Amino acid sequence: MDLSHKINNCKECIYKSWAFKNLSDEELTRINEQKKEQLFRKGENICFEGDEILSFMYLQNGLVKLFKTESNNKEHIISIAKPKDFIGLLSIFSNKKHIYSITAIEDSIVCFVKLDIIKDLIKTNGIFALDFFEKISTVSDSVIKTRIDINTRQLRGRIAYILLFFAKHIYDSTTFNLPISRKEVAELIDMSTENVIRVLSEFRKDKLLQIEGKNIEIKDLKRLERIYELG
Amino acid sequence: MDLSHKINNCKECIYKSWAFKNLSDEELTRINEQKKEQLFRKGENICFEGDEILSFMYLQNGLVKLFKTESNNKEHIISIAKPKDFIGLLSIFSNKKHIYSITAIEDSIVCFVKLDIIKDLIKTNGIFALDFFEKISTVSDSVIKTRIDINTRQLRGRIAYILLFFAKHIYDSTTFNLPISRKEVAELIDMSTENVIRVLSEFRKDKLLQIEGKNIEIKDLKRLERIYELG
DNA sequence: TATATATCATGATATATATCATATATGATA
DNA sequence: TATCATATATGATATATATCATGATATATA
Repeated sequence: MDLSHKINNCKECIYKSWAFKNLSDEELTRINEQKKEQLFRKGENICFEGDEILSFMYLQNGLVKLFKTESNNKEHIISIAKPKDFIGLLSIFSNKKHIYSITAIEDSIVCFVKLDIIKDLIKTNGIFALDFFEKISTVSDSVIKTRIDINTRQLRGRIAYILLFFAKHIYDSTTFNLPISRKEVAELIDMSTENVIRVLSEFRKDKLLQIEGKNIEIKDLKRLERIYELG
Repeated sequence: MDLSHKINNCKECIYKSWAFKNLSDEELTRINEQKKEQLFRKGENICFEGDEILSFMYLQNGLVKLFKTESNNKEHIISIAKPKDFIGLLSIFSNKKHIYSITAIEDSIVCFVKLDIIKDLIKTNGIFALDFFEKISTVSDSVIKTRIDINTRQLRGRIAYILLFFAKHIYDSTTFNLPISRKEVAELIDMSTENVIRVLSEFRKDKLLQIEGKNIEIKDLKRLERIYELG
């Protein structure tokens, strides 16, 4: 999907009705004047761990991964963010530097709004401030919940989790193209690449899935959900 | 330690200089008039998963655990909170109900401030709002970081983590009384109770620790730190 | 105090998972 | 197209971890 035509004005932006609601026309204009929208192709890096945090980053379109590079040079994926997710988590309020890197896993449009402006709006528009915090709290809370969900399950439960995550949360369909490699799935749900592949094969043999490379079709949603729930 | 005499006025409260700074005398009085301070004895429950969220909860003194009860009735500890931590995480902004329970693991004083008041202050005092969010963001971010820290390590690294956590973060001393049972340590760092005990014994045999029941003394901090860093 | 109950401790065993080895397929690049 | 790198796949093996069993302490409760 080519997204290059999608760059637009804040006032028309679908997100006006979401994180940036409760703003006056004048305030939206202020954001619009200095905001920067940027297209990142699949695989391109949006920010690096250690970079100074200058902007509030908003994912308009596409899909990105947030990850840390461990001391042994292995990557650990913290979460996958979808449109409507702001992709700075909370570190933007509590840190000077990004505590993880962000990479596009599908062509993505990211909207950058200078942090100063956001902070100023929080100070001057209380209704916006409160609503804004409700929104970003939801994202952080869900990251915590997800980490617990994953780590209290074993391999089959974790794979079930990730399949249901993409089907329900990201693509709203039981058929989808897995946007990440098996290796990245492994980095996301804390297991070895071989075992990701193995369990997927198992699920295929069990007629839970149909797999052709990255294309996955969930054939038995109910049973997959049960595997997830049992852990 | 008996804390019953410690109940006090917001204006004198040590936390005036922390989360509640940037408030006028008039605003502090408003909080003080309706705030409720309550002493919870070790083992007493402060709130239950599913309870309606009515108050912002602030840990003045003591130590508490935040935990979820899984479907198999096992408890999973999300984090240990110490004084200065607000103990509602972010769910207080994004949920109507508590998504976990909180129990005192040491005698604790919790200060309850009606959520309405906090929300009103966020709306009307921008400087407070921004500072407040920086504080609570730090807590949520650190929960996320901790979960990753724990789950990317194996047993010895996890035990090293939790020992260093109590020594550095909670008690600021290499000698301390472990405030939770081995079973609770297991629930906190995702391992079996037997293995918690086993690894602690190993560390004792290796002269890393001296253990007498709950009393633990770290004898070789450097080596423990190395075990933590290696994972 | 006596009795029950939870916690701590350790060995033996079973299970889950990672690692190693090797093969095939897929996609990128010259 | 040929060559190389990377991703997928699967079996064999090693390792990490949980579970089971049993006993000893400690702690709570009648």
